[in-house]
Amino acid sequence: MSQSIIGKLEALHPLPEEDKKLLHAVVGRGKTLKAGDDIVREGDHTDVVHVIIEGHGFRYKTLPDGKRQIIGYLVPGDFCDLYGFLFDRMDHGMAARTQCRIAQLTEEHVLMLTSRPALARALWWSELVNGSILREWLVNMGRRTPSARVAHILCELLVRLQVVGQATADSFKLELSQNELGDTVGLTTVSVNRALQRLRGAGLISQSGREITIPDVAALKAFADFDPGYLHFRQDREERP
Amino acid sequence: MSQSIIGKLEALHPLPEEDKKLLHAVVGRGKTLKAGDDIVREGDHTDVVHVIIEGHGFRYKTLPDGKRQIIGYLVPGDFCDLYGFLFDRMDHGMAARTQCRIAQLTEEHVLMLTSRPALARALWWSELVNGSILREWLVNMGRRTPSARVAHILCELLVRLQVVGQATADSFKLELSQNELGDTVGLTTVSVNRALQRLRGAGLISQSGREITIPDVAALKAFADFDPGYLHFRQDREERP
DNA sequence: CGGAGGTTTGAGCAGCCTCAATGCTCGTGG
DNA sequence: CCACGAGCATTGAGGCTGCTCAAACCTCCG
Repeated sequence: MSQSIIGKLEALHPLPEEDKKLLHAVVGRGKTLKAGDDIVREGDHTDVVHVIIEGHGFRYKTLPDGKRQIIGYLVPGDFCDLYGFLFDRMDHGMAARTQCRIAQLTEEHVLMLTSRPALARALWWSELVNGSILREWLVNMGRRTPSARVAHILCELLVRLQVVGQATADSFKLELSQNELGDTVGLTTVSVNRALQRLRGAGLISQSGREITIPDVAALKAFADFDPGYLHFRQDREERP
Repeated sequence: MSQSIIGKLEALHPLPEEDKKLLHAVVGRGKTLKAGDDIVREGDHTDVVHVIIEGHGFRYKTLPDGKRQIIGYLVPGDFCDLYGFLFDRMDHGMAARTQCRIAQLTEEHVLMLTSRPALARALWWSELVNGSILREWLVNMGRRTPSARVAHILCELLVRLQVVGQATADSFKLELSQNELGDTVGLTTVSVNRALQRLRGAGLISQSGREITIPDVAALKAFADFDPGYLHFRQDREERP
């Protein structure tokens, strides 16, 4: 299913067939990491670019007192540290939260990809979108209620997973513990649990294990104040007049 | 004082003299905005790149209920929306918080600049640093106490303003109201006020109007858990063994 | 069967937010 | 020179709610 690495980029920018082939060839099969493994540790130097082929991960920072903040999710197609080799040390860590297949590209590989205009554009775009997501998360943590924060993340996951073919129109598998969800939105596990209960109580979501179903997507989006514009997907752009 | 637009970039990457000249020539004198003016509004389309020559601004998003979240500060030397013309609409607004001089570069101008390797590198670097700051802010809001949050922002401002020659070793002028500080770190004005009082009470800062003095910079940094690594300044890189 | 990791629940407290009023500072106009 | 107003800083009271601490339960999986 390494098809999904294309999905993420094509959602942002169309790619010629030969670019897709090049991408597959350069990325290859990748190496396998198991859930919980670090992809890159905080403070490490790295001179390769990691690409998620399969599986899910996240970026995080830890504080001296052991608290952790998750600062981004990694999905198939993500170039985790594009141009990150410019920095001599990583200012945050990245970890696999499910089993992952990950490619490690050298600078030459990256140059090969970015010499293709459409690919370069898609990668640029994806970097810009990463920044945009970060800004939206800031809004989420700073200015929304706990329930709305959790609802907002669920909306984002629904949309982002749809793009890589891992969600239906109204459901997806949440690959995160409530603890990790809390580390994402700045709440404790207990508060996340109660926020989810409120969402269930309001009929905005239903859960069976980690399978999340959203009976009325528009209602959840409204509740969460979720506007997918910040994800800058092509489909949104083309729907507009 | 348009010297400071160089300061910001040179703090990240050294520039040849001719690149600096080119930068000055392209940027020019810019146009003047008064405090409170919008540089770009949320949802606008823009096909120019705004560069802050002089003055301070911020990026923000507003919520349906009128709440506001500040998602970044703009200082002299910032290319506010580099490559932002790739997007068809801004997902956030930018406003001047003091009087500003602002240049508007066309795509050709930008191409002229990025065809110089050192400049391209410096601009890339500065984009990466913007992302890094965003991640640190996320940690700040999600996982630090109100006092530490405010202290952290003060540390960041001290360091960032030093780079553009607008702060001494231990003091700077805070160009933000307590309301704006609150919109930055996810607190109310009242809580910011009380956080500042605690910092003053602990002897970590002293204030005279909006002039902030930090008697013991190391102590404030320790209290705030501030590690300037995320700003990726050259000076930090070169100090390391 | 046992254990680990994750979810759920309860009680109690600290602290952030809301609401509201009072000062303070500085620039403007009389 | 002073009165005035706008914008910002500061203070107080009170309620809500997110956090802490702790325990129980549930679900896989070896």
